[in-house]
Amino acid sequence: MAPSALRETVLRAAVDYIAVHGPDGLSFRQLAAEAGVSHQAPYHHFVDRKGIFQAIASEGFIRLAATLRDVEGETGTDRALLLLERYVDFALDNRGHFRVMFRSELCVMESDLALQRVADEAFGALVDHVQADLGPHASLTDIRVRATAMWSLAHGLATLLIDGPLEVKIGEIANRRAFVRAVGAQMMLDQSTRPII
Amino acid sequence: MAPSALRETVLRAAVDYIAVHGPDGLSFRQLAAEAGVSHQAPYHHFVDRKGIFQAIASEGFIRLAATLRDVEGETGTDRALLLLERYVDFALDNRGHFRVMFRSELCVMESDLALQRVADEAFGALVDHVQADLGPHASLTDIRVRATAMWSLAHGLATLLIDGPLEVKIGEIANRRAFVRAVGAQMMLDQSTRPII
DNA sequence: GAACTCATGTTGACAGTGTCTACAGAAAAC
DNA sequence: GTTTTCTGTAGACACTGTCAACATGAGTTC
Repeated sequence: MAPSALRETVLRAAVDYIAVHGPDGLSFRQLAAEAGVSHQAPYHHFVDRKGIFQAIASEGFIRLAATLRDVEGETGTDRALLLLERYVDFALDNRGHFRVMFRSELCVMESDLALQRVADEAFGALVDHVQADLGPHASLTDIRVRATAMWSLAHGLATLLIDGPLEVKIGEIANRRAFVRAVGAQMMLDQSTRPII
Repeated sequence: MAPSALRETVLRAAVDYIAVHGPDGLSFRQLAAEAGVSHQAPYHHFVDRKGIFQAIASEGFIRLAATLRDVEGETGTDRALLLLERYVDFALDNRGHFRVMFRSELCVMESDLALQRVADEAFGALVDHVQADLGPHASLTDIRVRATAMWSLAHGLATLLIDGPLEVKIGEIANRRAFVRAVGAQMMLDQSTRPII
């Protein structure tokens, strides 16, 4: 067997499980049983229960950073809209990861420097875009505020879409991509240039 | 003992615990022990483990609805900013509730009509404000999009503040109220009229 | 007043969980 | 060739949610 094939098997199974059922009911023993090993085998690859969540979060932040860095070539509002779109896409395409990445009880960043670094990388990608957007004369406050605003909008929208309450309240969304763009445009365009959608 | 005093005791203890440690580690048996009753006593007040989360969520939505309905007297952007501020305040002042309200694995709305109703009431308060904002000629799509945008921004900001990653990334926030308002202004004002903060 | 219902509590048992410790063998390092 | 490290197994422990059976006391019904 390839080195740490069990680690990979368990990790994939965990991500799949979380994508459907959420992280709470995840059972190490059940994962072990599904992989056909003893209930203690996975613990040689993840220190404890939290370890697997940290591994999942780490993978998630690496993917998210790559996704956001990939947004290039456009400027200003277009880029902001694209970032929003990508963030939401990432969340929906990687539910298993997304549902873990921002749950501080599950994956404690403080104790894991590597995890901090990949999370910083993802956040750095956003800040770089904002900085490029606002130009070289932007104040630190401007950057902080705009980055927070964009992150909040994207994170809130992704969370509400994944956890379900949004569609329950506003009704089924026929074209998600278009809807996300409309929400972004609602917030990020000048009043005067806002399209009627 | 007053009727259902135990219910109230356990509920308060649970909310306090969740506000600090999150919902995952919450133990019914421990709550019972702290209240000085047998491990089965609380089950006469909450059908099962999920029952207490549904009770907490219900209380939370009632408070949130009241908070949002309370926003009156101002119009347009001012009102939108006030709604954002109140939403974030609510989340931070009611962490124990907020951390449960939007976790569909914890409190399943589908099976609980009463819970659906109070959640609808809270969402309805937001929609009413949006509708008043956009005027009588607004299309359904406009209302849906704007309500989603405002909810997403507020929900994302509140979530990122509560779960902690925001301050870790952008640094400590000296004046939270002012910062939240700045984030809202960043998104909700015309470019041309945006104050330099 | 007697009988009955029902809300609220108790105790005991069960399977499932994460984690600790001890141990076995294979691979790698020296 | 010996030792160490990695990766696995097995058993035990305390803890959990839940089920079932039972106690008790207050109200309700007859």
